[in-house]
Amino acid sequence: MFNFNEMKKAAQILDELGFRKTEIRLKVLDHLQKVNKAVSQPELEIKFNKFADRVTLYRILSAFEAKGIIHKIMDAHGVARYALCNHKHCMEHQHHDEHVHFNCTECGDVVCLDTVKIPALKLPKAFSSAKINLNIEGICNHCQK
Amino acid sequence: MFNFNEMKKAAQILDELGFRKTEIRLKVLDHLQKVNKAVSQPELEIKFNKFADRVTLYRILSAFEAKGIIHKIMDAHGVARYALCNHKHCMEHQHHDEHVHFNCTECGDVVCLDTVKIPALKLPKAFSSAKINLNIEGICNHCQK
DNA sequence: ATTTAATTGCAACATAGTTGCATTTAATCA
DNA sequence: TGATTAAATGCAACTATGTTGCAATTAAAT
Ligand SMILES: [Mn+2]
Ligand SMILES: [Mn+2]
Ligand SMILES: [Zn+2]
Ligand SMILES: [Zn+2]
Repeated sequence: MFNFNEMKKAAQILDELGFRKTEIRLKVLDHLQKVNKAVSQPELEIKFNKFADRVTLYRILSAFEAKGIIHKIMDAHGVARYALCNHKHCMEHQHHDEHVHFNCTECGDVVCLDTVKIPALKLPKAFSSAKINLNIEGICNHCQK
Repeated sequence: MFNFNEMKKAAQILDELGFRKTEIRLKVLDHLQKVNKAVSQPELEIKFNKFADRVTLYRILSAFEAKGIIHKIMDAHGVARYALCNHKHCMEHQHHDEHVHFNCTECGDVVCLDTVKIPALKLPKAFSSAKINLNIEGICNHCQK
């Protein structure tokens, strides 16, 4: 169901991308792989309570995004979240993230619904589309009934 | 093309909704009718330069939203924007806003593309959808070429 | 072991948004 | 018209997210 570069270990990925294998980076990447959700800096800050500075977390996420291993989305509350790219079309500075982002109003989780592609939309003449983000709010599978 | 309660005057609308006809509220509502775009508090603050306090603008927008004459959306940058509801299905605490929101990367404008309906999406079993927001970033009709 | 560029931590700042409370005022009424 | 009052506003203070500059630390190469 979930694969990311054949689920490589965090250390190997950092290596291949030319990142240093620092403890925080390893933890963040490992966490992203394990939870398989779109996580925010504030969430990471709580998760790794005071193990890393806020700014460091922001910079790690930006660095990962720039290398194309994660993608950034604005969630339904306007907070930036990052999730692993689990398809091979994501490359440095060139993401393909045209899937639905589901925001659970119960647990607060945000997940990429990679299987729910966004249908092509016919925009009015003279509008050109470059990027798209579809947030759905509702109850997720874990919180249902 | 654009109609809002048959394009009633701002004063009449405030009257009907039980709002006082204060100068700021008249200006904000009038502005929303004229520009027909999704506007943010920071934009209004600049537009009505120091004529109204920031907090007042936020409160006016919330009040209008609660009455169902405008709807709130988070734009592509995570900033709250409000636009007139131009269909009669919007009622107090019950909005129907299932259309595309277009964010122009040139001029920064955000507009409701009411004609571009969002197709029904088949979510995975056990996910239930309550609210949806689709932001498209690109070049708008005015900024094209 | 030394070197060095990458990474981190801290302080300071910016912007968006919220809350409490005292003051003002639009609308109602005497 | 003037008094009354609830609605609306303004101000201060606060929270949250996000950014930038710079000095200190450190992973990794030599
Ligand atoms: Mn995604
Ligand atoms: Mn809209
Ligand atoms: Zn949930
Ligand atoms: Zn434009």
